[in-house]
Amino acid sequence: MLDRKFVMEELEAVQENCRNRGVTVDFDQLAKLETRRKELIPEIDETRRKANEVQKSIPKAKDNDERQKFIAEGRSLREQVSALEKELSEVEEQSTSILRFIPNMSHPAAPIGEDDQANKVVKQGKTEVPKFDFPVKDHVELGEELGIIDLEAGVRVAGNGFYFLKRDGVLLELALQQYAIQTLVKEGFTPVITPDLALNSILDGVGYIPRGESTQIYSIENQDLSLIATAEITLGGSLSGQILNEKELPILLCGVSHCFRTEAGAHGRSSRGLYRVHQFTKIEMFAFTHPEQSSEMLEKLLGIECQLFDDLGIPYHVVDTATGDLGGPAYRKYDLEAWMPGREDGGTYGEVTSTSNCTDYQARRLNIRFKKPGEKGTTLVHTLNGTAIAVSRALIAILENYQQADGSVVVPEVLRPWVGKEVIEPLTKS
RNA sequence: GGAUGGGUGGCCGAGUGGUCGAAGGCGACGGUCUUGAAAACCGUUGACGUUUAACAGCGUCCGGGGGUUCGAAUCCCUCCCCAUCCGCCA
Repeated sequence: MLDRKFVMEELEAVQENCRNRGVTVDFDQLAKLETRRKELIPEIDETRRKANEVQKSIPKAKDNDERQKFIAEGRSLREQVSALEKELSEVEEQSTSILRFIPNMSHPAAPIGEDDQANKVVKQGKTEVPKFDFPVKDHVELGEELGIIDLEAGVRVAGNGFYFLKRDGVLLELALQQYAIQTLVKEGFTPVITPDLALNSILDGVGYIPRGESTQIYSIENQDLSLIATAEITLGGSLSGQILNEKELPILLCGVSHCFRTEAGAHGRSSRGLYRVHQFTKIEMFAFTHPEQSSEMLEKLLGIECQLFDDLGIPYHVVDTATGDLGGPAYRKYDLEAWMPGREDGGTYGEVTSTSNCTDYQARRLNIRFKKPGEKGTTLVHTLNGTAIAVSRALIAILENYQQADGSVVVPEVLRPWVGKEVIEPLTKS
């Protein structure tokens, strides 16, 4: 959420930003509500002040008559206060519900455009796109032949969009987790295993909408909880309501969690196999920073993502995400798109990671601030998040890029310590 | 899930329904003293909103929400959380 005051003061810039982001907001209504809100607050304060004054005079009343008079006056003032407060809370609720739809402002350099078509490629990874002199298989075929991905069992047990990993698939997943965490710990991140569920108020603060028509979120019946779609939710929420010391910043966390997504309305679109699944494991980076550090931190997070995929030997490019594709909280976002040779016809780039600077947009709703020692007041922190490894998609990229003519798949060198072999061979039917 | 006891400022800890934003202590910060430090002494020490050019006011906040009352940290209801014991369980 943006700051109320900021929205009213910079109305034009906010409106333009909404246009760029493809979001329609009823600014007239918002302005009306905010005006009324600004009238009500001093009115309530003043009425309450009078009531307090009258109250204080009651014990000092000269006689019972005067006392009764004061009591009546006090009662009437309190009634006025509660009526005004009721109006204020209604006005505030309406105003907030509009405000919540206003997306974050956008970085001046972010490409302006409606959707991902406008995303700008800004960088290539170190690894070349592989040339195959044999018919390329996609990860679904490879995973089946290697006996490491069982989509059919997933369907039997939990329906479409679920899967089993088996044998070296399990080792690969664990290796990817180890690889990511080991790397991040060296970069100064504190590793964290978070809950896979979170309170709806936390989802809300981070910018996810827990319930409703087209929600991405699975919610738990009769409980105020949802399955998380990313550890961004739990990591961001972990410091909600806290006032940090400036000296503690930046705080770097890397979370391991499962991610659950309904993927409502996303069927059919390049979603074969593991690409769009309801559950996967993800290692997520999260940073709480000083406002002055956040731009630099975004580059750092991007740098780590690049290093992870360079060292995995996976070809990718980086895109600077266009305004219309930024979502609500992001001020700027970079996606890494890995080359997936088996995807669509002849291969295509598919998103494997994403890193965003959310500036103070999440911090405002989560109420995460910091304080400079010796100075009055508090300032909202900036929050950033970035995928280190989303296991399911990384798996696609590895299987498809590292496949060989005989149907085997070479294990990326950096993962070998945990997988324990150099090549994963197809199951031999005996 | 059952029983009991609790939730007060950065921490510990008082608090009779009315001048309590809240005693006292600790910590932190500033000062006096000292060559320097410690000790001692003095002072300052929450957040948010709002008014003001500023000084300074005003309002709200004692786990959350609701109620009683002219007035609630204090009484009532409810929810949450924590501790201990019991039950259950990986």
